[in-house]
Amino acid sequence: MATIYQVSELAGVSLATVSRVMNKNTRVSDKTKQKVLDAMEQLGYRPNSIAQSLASNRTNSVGILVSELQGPFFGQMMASIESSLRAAGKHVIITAGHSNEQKEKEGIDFLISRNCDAIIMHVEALSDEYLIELSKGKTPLYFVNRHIETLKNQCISLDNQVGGYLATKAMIDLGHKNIAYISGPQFKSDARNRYTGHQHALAEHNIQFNEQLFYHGDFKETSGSNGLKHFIDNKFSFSAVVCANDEMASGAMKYAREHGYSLPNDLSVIGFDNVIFANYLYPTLATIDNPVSKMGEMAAKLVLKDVYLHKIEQIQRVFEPTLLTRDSIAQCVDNP
Amino acid sequence: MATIYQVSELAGVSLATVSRVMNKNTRVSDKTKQKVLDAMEQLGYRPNSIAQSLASNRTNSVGILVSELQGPFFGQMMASIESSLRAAGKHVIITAGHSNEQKEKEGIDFLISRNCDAIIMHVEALSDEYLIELSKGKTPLYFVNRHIETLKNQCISLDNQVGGYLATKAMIDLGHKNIAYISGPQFKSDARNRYTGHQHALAEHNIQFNEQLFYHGDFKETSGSNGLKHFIDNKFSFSAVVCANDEMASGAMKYAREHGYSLPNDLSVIGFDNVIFANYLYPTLATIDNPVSKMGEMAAKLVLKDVYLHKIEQIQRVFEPTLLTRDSIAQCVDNP
DNA sequence: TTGTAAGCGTTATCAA
DNA sequence: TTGATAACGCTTACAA
Repeated sequence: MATIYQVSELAGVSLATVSRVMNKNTRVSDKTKQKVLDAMEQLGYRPNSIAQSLASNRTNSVGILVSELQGPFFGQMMASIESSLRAAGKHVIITAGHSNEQKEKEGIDFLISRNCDAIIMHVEALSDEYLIELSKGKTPLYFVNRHIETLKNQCISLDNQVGGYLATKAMIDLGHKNIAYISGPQFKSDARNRYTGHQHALAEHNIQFNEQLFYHGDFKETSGSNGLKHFIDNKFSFSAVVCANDEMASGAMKYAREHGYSLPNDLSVIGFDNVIFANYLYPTLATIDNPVSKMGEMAAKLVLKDVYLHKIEQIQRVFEPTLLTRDSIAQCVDNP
Repeated sequence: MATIYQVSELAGVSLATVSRVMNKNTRVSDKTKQKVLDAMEQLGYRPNSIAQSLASNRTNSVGILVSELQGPFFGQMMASIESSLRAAGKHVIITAGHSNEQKEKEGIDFLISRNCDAIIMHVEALSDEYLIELSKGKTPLYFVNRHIETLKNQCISLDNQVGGYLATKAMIDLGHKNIAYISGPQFKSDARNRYTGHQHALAEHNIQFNEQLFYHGDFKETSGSNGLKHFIDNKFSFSAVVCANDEMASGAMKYAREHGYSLPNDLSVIGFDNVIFANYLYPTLATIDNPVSKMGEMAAKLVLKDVYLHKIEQIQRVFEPTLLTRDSIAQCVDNP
């Protein structure tokens, strides 16, 4: 592998000049520049990024911490972040936190130890306090799907409460009054906010919240089935079920169908997130669109702007979810 | 940030000794070792991985090139590779090739320019020749889901032909004789091999291959629907359809149902890969299990063994798919 | 505009 | 078992 030294020799200039040609920031005469470029070409020179990093104290790498490397939600997030960053010549180092405090800490430590220029994270188990403390360190931290008031300039978040509201409102608009709710784990702020939105929608339409129709799920398919089983076994009366994410909605639909419900006539179901397979289900699942890709892209832009000083305007920090009406919801027939 | 120099000063030893303590490979007296460890502790010393890389010519990073960062298939692959590698203190740099020749080349170049110690790739558009040439370079290359005879020691592959065979055989065993096939894009070797397996199963059971019942799909949901539409519109007679992956099977099922077929009684459908949502569909999709996670893990182990000289036995390079019987297939009723 | 030379924080070679 | 000291390949004052 050719080094900058060999290039400088062949071109008949100094190391520094070669470096200048590469970094385009200081002026070099066109003639010398061309000599250097030719020499590089001839030697097939490729700068050693490690040496560049050591000397410049920049690694051009951005750490990404997601809860899981699999699943449609994180897939979209990683894909959008990676492609935006890669287009700018930066690369991503990805690791998983598994929604677990210890592992999230370790993941962040790991990324910091790799000298990432910034870290974009989707953390669920770490407290605001911990993150505020951590962000006093050298590595700039950015948060997706989280709002921390003190660090609001580094946060990209979704208005989950509005999303929860929209889902329940859609059911109400279809005439449903007995609306069951299967929530996500309440230690996750998005799960809490979606639930709050649900309650607001009920309150706004003068529907008394019925504790019987609440089931505490865990965002996984099985808790969707279990939730529905719980409502049915207890003979609670309901014509619609709002699920805090699509996986649970899919579990609920599956259970309902296996127990003789015709969907959506006997039961309306709505999910949240709009993951890819929501549209593969039968009936296709109505849901709340979660603009993850856009949020990921925006996180990348934010890093490009703050850390790499790119000129980027129009940073949007809070995103709004929208309702997607599909075949799994229908007019309520029970109530007059 | 403390440097190795400050540690050496505080401990009253030379730089070299501190380095030796860190790298555990040469003997250091217990007494000096303890002094060094104490000094590190006291200063909160963290080695600078960039400097280590420059000096040692090892980055402890492994490049991963997948077709897409999203989707259940690649999600599982990345997750298994990352966790195995991370457990060994290595990190992954992930990028996407989008099944496109140019982009795959660029992706590899990019990873090489980042000085990855090895690259694990899932490439579809690059030729064997190109890869053979490329692997003469400095960076060791490993291939998942691909078999290149010349580089067989760096390949982890699935016996797709057996998989294709098993899928069709399952239909035959249920009494089906008119079996339609929706293939993947034939430039992809896995798609070709699955198709070959299909043909072998037919031949083995003396069923004449009927060209009418072949549809050339592209592994996407829509081509599953389109394929089924094609068969139906042309009034070809068939009681089963074998799809070269689960996405297409899901599209086929959707189309069938929307056109009045009762599944699986009117039509048996089988997929391939066993992606997560196959089990969410209704009816649950019979499929061929593709052990991606195990393959990813094995790729990581192979790198650990070859590149980082870990003692690892039992490297398995070829994996066998298995049949997963679920509700989307049933006994054929048309044929006596 | 160009060159000189001092880092950047390690590892690794060679003596002691 | 330890210590000097030269790499590793680049960036960046500072001088010219």
